[in-house]
Amino acid sequence: MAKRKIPKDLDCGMGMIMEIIGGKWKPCLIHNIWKGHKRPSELQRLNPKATRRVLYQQLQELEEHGIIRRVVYPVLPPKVEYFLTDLGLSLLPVISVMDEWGTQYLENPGLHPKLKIA
Amino acid sequence: MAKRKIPKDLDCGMGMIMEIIGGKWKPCLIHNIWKGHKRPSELQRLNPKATRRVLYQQLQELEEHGIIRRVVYPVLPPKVEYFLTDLGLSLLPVISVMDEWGTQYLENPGLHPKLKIA
DNA sequence: GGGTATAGGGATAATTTTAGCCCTATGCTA
DNA sequence: TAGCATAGGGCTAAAATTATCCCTATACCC
Repeated sequence: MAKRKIPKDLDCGMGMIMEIIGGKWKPCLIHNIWKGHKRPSELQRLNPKATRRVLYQQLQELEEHGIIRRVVYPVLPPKVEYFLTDLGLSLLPVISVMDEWGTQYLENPGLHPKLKIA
Repeated sequence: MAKRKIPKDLDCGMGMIMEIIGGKWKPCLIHNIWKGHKRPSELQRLNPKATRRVLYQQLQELEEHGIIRRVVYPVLPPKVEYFLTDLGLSLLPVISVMDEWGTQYLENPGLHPKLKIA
């Protein structure tokens, strides 16, 4: 898996956080896990447009970045749960503010008529 | 120029805002413009690792998304200034929170030893 | 046995994003 | 005249990110 790295050319804090939450599904995943959806299958059901594969990759990267912790239960069929770490919890205010902005924007498309909806 | 679109598959607000500020240099550009650096040449000097070309592209996209406004003065040599629109101004709290998180993180790398610095 | 569900890996393709190079045009200064 | 600064566009290549397809393994149910 291509290891994400901190881009040296972005020295502001923005580069740092983008590095961590910049993946297409990552903010949603953090949000989902925060809301109590811990298991991969749940997360998959919540994000049906994403492939299993992609979600697992993004979860792996979040884990490598210390945002979530993966707990494997030695049972069959396998059971895995993800939890936010302290670092991950510290991201919540950021995630919330971002999500609020975006939601408000979506509810008020008139704010910006030029934006194309795919 | 490849038109960015709102990805339909991300229905949460996160997808929306990511669409807008997700470009590599965009958050920094918004930050810079906010701080009063309005001219393209200034922005270029502030982000020496970015090509002129890329900065212009990202500025264009920010303009298309209604975040900044481009003002051309009919003088020679040409003079252009960028300003945050109301929509752009509404992004500032978001940008600030993100930047603060990232900065704190950078100042405290011990928080997460596993992260590779490129 | 054939189907479900669980969680995930490998390899590769497609897409998106970013970067690099060279082009335009004008006026100023040396 | 040559060089610098201003602000950009066109085209193409490279790099990064996402998606697709098929593979593993186990236990349960019918």
